[in-house]
Amino acid sequence: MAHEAPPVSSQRPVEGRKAEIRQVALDLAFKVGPTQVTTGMIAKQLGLSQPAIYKHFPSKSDILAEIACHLGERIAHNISQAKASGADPVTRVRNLFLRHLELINRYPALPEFMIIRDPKGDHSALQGAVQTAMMAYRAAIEAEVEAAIITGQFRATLTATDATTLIASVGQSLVLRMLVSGNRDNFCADGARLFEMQIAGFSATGDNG
Amino acid sequence: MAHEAPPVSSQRPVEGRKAEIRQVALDLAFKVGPTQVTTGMIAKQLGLSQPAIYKHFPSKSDILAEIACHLGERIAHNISQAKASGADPVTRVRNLFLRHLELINRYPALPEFMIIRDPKGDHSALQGAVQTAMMAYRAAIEAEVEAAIITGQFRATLTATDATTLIASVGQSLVLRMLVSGNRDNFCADGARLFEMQIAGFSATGDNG
Amino acid sequence: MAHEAPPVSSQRPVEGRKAEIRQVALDLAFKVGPTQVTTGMIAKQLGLSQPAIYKHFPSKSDILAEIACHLGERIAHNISQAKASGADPVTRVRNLFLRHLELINRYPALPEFMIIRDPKGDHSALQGAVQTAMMAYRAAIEAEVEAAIITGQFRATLTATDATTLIASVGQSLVLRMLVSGNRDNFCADGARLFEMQIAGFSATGDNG
Amino acid sequence: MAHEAPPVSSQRPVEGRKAEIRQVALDLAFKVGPTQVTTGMIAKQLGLSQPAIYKHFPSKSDILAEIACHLGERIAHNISQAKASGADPVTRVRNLFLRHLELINRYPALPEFMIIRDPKGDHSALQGAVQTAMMAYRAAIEAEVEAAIITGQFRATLTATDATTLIASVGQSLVLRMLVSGNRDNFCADGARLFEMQIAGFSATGDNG
DNA sequence: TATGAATGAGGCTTCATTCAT
DNA sequence: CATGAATGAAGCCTCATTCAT
Repeated sequence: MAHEAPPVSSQRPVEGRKAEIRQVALDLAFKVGPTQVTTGMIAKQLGLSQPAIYKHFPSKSDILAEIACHLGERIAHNISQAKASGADPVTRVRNLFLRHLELINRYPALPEFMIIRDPKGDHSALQGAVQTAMMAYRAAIEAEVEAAIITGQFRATLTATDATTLIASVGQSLVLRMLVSGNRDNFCADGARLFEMQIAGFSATGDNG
Repeated sequence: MAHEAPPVSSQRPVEGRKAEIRQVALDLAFKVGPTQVTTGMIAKQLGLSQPAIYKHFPSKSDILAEIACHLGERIAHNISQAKASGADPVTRVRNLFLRHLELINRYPALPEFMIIRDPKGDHSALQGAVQTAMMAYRAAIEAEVEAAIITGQFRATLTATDATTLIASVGQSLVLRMLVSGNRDNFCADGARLFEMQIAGFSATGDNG
Repeated sequence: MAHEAPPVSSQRPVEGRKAEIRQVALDLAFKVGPTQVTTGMIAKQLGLSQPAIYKHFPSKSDILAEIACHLGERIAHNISQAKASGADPVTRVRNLFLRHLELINRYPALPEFMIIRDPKGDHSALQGAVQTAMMAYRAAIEAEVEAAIITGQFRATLTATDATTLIASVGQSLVLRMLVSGNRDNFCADGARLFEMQIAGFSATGDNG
Repeated sequence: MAHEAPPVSSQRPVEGRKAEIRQVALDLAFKVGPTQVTTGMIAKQLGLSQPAIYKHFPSKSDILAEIACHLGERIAHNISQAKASGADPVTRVRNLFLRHLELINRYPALPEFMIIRDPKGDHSALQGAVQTAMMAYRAAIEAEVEAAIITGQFRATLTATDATTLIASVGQSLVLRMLVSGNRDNFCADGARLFEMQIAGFSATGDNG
């Protein structure tokens, strides 16, 4: 119909729409909950007809799956960045933590992608992508905690697993607050402060102040 | 089938069915998520036709609302019990924490009732009941933390609000793990251990070991 | 179970309930429309449980059928009363008309019973009772109109059928006003005035004032 | 299947379906009563699945509302046409009346739209559209009656309001007959005859024959 | 790439009706 | 005579998905 061939890019507008759909779906996932997102909501937000979504994704779960995959990649990327981001373990664990908070601040629907139940058993891979990345996140923290114990930054009596849980829990607490209130104010700042408070208890010095 | 004849009952079946429906709905809320529960699922689990539910509850949201109300009362009850449960603030905060874990262990759908989004603006009171109780829970912890600072059990430099957040976050971290894994093993035991670890960092002695 | 035998009357309380149900159903028929009446509405209005209705009527249509029958009898009774109520045809037609208005004023749901459509083909006899009576009402008017023409009270050029239609239409116009407004004020008074105005045009004198 | 290719159409099917739905709903409204019309009945009549209706109307009441609105506009249009349709008041009132009969003959469900009870308080605007138009119809008749009294076509002793009621009642009587019998034969013809008979009684001449 | 039309599955809710007590 | 429990049919509406254009 259109004999004006798009010159160089013909994949870009396509990928652009896909990205838009993912983005809108992600926003809605935070607003109404991931499972409550409908193709109709996405379409309306984009000014499209509802079936238009299916020109870009074969099914609704694929949208969620791609989002989950995308989020998983972001988390993984964060981890590898943080691993190379400092000389000492405590700096690296701090970076791990703070970057992760920033990620959640940017994609606040992320935490809920971890607890989606699988309606048909089909998208077991869906939340899997996020969960796997989150396990890697935890493992990365734990590795740094162990390293910090070895370097003597954290006291030797510390259980690495439990310390990791406590560090991660600081983030989760902020996430829950955000989910309940829908409010992201001070999310990262509070996280930074609480992180320092948390690891202060782990230091080898006994100097808690 | 049951050779134990129901002795005096004439009120039982009535409130009994309602309680059954609530119970089944609560179980399903954990299995598939509170918003995903359908009246059909409840009915099937009870071996009833779906409209039969409406002989006991005027609408689906009323089921969820009653559950939320019930959970809120349990939380509130826990708080008042814990407040009277020990001489010193640290014992009381420990009781607050542990009892709350037990509550979640018993009603694992509880946390998700806090993050239900309001589909129509109608059940604002729905999650409200739980959220209000949870705020009271937090406030109760904070009050004990402040008391512990005054009694000297916790160091004077502690920020009560932040310490409260960290204590509460221990529970949230366990909850998230449970939601992700669907597994409640060691839930309370791990909670107890992590709680001690967490407040160790708050003690006035500096003795973190 | 009850060894206290009800002494004389054991049909009366039964018939009393039946009458109550009919009455309430009739009231509701005016308020919400005959087809919109539900057994639940009737039961609630009477402070009964909904299945209790079925102790008195085998089915819902039977309630409506009895009401229709009852209304039909009232109409018929009115007709026979009016037929014997005066010496001259015009007086009798006036009585027919005014008594009928009073009947509608008392049972304002009556007109709508005439236009109920039969949902299943079963209660064809339902509206039939009222329609038959209404046809008799019309026939009675027409007979008096013919008599009045013969006696000379109405002019000889009058078509009895059409004059009857015009007389009946006065009532229908008031009924429609009442149905639209839900208001019965002045119903009978306006009817009386308009009736006189209507038949003034039929008189043999040509004296329209 | 159809070897008659639809030539230019791309707008037609859209508004076409909406119109079809309205039309079918209107027909059914006459057959079973406006409140008894279901979306399923409409769909079956059109050979569609029931949810298909919702691709064209957001809700069932919107179908009825659009119909009511449409009918209201037709009535209003009739009034303005009739107002300009003749030199003398009696001609104009005759046109008002006859056109209105034709309208009802074409849309026989119209009268029942006036007496729909409001199930939820929501479609108060529903019957309102028709009722408002009907009040305008009455007012238009009354204005012409007053004019006819002034011009001397109607006798000076006539009460305009009551005369209007009597004129309108002629139509209502025919409507009721049609609703009861479901038969539209002679509807307009009988109306014309009875109208003349009715206004004959209003003429200034006293010549009723 | 997008739309308009439509569908099947499924969810909530109402209602007449039955039955055991 | 009345109730509590339950059911089947039916109604409204939403949603993911398909298809022709």
